[in-house]
Amino acid sequence: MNTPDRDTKTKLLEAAARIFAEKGYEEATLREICDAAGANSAAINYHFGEKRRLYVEAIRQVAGTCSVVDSLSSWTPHTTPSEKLLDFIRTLLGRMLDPHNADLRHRLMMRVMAQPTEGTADFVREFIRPDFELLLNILEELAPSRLTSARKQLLAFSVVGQCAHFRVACGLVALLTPPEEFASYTVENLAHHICNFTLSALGTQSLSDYQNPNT
Amino acid sequence: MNTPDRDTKTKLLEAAARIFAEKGYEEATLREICDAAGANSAAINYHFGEKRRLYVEAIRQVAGTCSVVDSLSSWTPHTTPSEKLLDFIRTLLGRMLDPHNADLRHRLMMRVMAQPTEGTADFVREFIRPDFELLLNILEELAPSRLTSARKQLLAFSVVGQCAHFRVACGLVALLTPPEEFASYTVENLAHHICNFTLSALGTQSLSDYQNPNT
DNA sequence: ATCCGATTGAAACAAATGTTTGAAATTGCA
DNA sequence: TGCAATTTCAAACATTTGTTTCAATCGGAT
Repeated sequence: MNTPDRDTKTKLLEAAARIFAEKGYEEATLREICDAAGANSAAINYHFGEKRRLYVEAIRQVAGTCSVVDSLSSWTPHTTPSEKLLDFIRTLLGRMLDPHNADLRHRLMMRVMAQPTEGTADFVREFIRPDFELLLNILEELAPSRLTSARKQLLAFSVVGQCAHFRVACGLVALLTPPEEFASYTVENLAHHICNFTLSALGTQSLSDYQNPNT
Repeated sequence: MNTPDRDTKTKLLEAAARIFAEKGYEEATLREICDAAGANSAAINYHFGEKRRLYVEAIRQVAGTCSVVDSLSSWTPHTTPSEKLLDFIRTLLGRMLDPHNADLRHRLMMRVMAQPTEGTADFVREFIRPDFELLLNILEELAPSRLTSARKQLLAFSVVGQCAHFRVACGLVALLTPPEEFASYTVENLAHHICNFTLSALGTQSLSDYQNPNT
């Protein structure tokens, strides 16, 4: 009702989303969240009852904001499917890998993926599914009527899997790759590699004009 | 020296490896490990001093056993590179996905990948690297002298990434895929998809004789 | 201005965790 | 056998966790 109510509750949700994304559910402590929000320990109990509900609410709030789809509004009717695929991969990869102001939603997504709990299904439905459908549409455009929906699904997982690997197993990749080579693993270079790899697999001509010299 | 010493110490290491693999470092409790090992809480302090050292020792011991490489000794000089790739992917995927008697080392590997700590580098060097080199060699055989080592490296990550995704984001995949389709995601079917996807991307003819009708 | 419900605050709670303690038991060796 | 070192045990410790308590405070309707 009144502003202070919504104020601390909102602050709590924001701090919770950030800290849950950073540390995961178990590692994040309520005291840390309360301190970050400038609220009292009892505020969580008052507004949310228990830790898990705060977690679910934080996910739900963050999920409703936007998705990869929104970043791709610059497409025109003349944008080719190949360009769309590159755009999609670059956007997804960029959000996944950005270490600095890393996108809250993707960090949360990774947490949710790794450790599904109550509220996960909603998060997937509201936030991840639209992006996934977009990828399926791009694949359909790339190879119209050549692919069953089951194959498209698998192809989409192949694309996402390649991207996610550099996020999930980043530490491993760093240990397996020579330093100077690892330094060249920019979003741009990786996106071109994954895009061209996928286009080749589909039998589509690679984006030579987009080809990155460093790849 | 004496058997009981090595006995409880070994039991402790085995139980620790299993439980750390299941729950991760923070979630696993020392009391649970001790109970599983039939040892006293103080035994950990006596033999290892602290929790982290037990973790590192457990990883190190498990890492030294064997790797994917050892499962592929059935290859002959006549085994084609494509068959080798399928074998590799099937073995890797099988170990990653087997939920029942799931391979301890791969569960630990996932944990280590997701949350690198002290001892990770050794684990990678001793256990993961040989498998990765094998994959690089297979890729070299598939496209001799067409690929720079940097490109081979990226291709290898694309292969591993596709496999790992079904492990890491298994819950997500299940939520995005129709149930009856998800039911068809057996190791065999997924391995064929990933293998053919990769071979197509390399411009190599797919393994039609190995083609799986359900894929 | 006053009262009542909503909200906040400081402190404490029970439970669980990693760790320590010191005595008891066991082992290897003379 | 007897001794000394090693290993085990039950109990307790200090700390941290999520949660609760209850009085103090605030805000708006009467």
